Amino acid sequence: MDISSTAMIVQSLSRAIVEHRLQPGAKLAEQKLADHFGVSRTLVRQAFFQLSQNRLVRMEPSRGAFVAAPSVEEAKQVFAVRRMLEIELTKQFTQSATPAKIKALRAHLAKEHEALHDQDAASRTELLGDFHVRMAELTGNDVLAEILGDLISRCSLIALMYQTARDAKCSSGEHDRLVEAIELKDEAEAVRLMTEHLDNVEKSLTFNKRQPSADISEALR
Amino acid sequence: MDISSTAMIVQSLSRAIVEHRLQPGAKLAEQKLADHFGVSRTLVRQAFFQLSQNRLVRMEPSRGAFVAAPSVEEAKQVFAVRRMLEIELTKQFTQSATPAKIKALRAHLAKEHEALHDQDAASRTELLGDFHVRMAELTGNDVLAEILGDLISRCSLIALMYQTARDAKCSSGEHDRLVEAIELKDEAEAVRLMTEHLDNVEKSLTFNKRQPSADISEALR
DNA sequence: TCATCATAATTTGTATACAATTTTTTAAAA
DNA sequence: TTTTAAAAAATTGTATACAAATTATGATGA
Repeated sequence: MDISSTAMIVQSLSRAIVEHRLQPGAKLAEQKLADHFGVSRTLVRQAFFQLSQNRLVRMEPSRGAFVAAPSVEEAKQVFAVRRMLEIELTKQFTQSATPAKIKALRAHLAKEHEALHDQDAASRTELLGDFHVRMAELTGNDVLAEILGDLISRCSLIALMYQTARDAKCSSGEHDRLVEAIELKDEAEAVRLMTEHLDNVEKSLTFNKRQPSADISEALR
Repeated sequence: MDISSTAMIVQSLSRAIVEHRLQPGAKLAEQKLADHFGVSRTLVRQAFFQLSQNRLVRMEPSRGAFVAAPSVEEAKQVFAVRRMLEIELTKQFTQSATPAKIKALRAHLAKEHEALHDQDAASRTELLGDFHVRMAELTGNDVLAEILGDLISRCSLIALMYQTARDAKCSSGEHDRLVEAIELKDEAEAVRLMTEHLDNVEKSLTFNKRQPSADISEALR
């Protein structure tokens, strides 16, 4: 039940990276982080090794760990894989959609709508990503959900800014329409909407605005 | 250029797990492995954290690390994701196939054929998996190639035995026919062959024969 | 001022030490 | 003989120590 120290550090760093409180390319000094978490470097190091595996952190020999800074090329590849998975996911979900599953999805949409009024960009972005993971979970494929979750984290890292409130509203509206098409069992339309949605998300990530904090302690609060 | 100690341990354990020299569920004692590799437990531990991320190793709090033992359900999900990715990959590869790419794929097939005569089941299995990764690399999507590589490792782990020489021959023949369809730009046929191939691979993994070694030192040679 | 190099300070990589937990062993009781 | 309990041994989780590498500092000369 209680989460291990290393897992806690992984989670904390993950969120900070995905939510852009830590800038892509930022140095992750071991001692500084160890002090912040009140543990020894050992645990921070273990977290780095885990995070380097899902590409949120890059480790350079003898030089330490850095927040990953994916190239535009890598970003495009991540989105290409998302398309492969999510178009098929949309088909399968539409085909196997039950009232209960659609209800679960609508419950998530309700949370999204609520978050739109908040000013907390981080939780907005998180919920928008979770919609896709939730779809995968509802089809019963946890492996898919997990892989999709990783890819979506990478997408967020790729974005050099928080989504604006307007983008988020847009995205959420697209989720709404997608669920409607699914409910009508209109597979072709559902696929079309998902494809369009992913295109829009990819586009919205190409320009950047907000400047992340340079100070690690502040970033991790 | 020189691979770090931890990375070396990760690679060595990975191969031992994927090639079934270490049994699914086997205990991975830190000190024993540290002695084997001639390093301290610190490095072995770091390797565990990395390997737990791509699901080749499972860590239980206070009880240590074990070779993962995926359930049948998980196995099915892994294969479902492979299908999503590889059917689309087959389409894209067929559409964008150039003589150079086909030549590269054929070069790989030649290696497969050669390996069929060897008695080394491990390198046979590895080459058969690499064919799929190679296809992804040749489309230029390294992210896809990497994810596919992980999934294929998990598939190998799922298999409770080495593929028999006969299975391998079968699989390699299916690769041959797939490349022929690609060369003819027959997308529908290529997709059909890939789907069938993945079905066969999944089926071939359901029954088990060989008994892995119980001794870690021996397994790692 | 700028570049270069030697030296000092920091930081990383690895091993070791030690407390906490789990597993094994041993012995007693049913 | 089987079960249970206590003690011993082994193993994990974390911190610390120390060598090796990198980065920062500062002096020297152009």
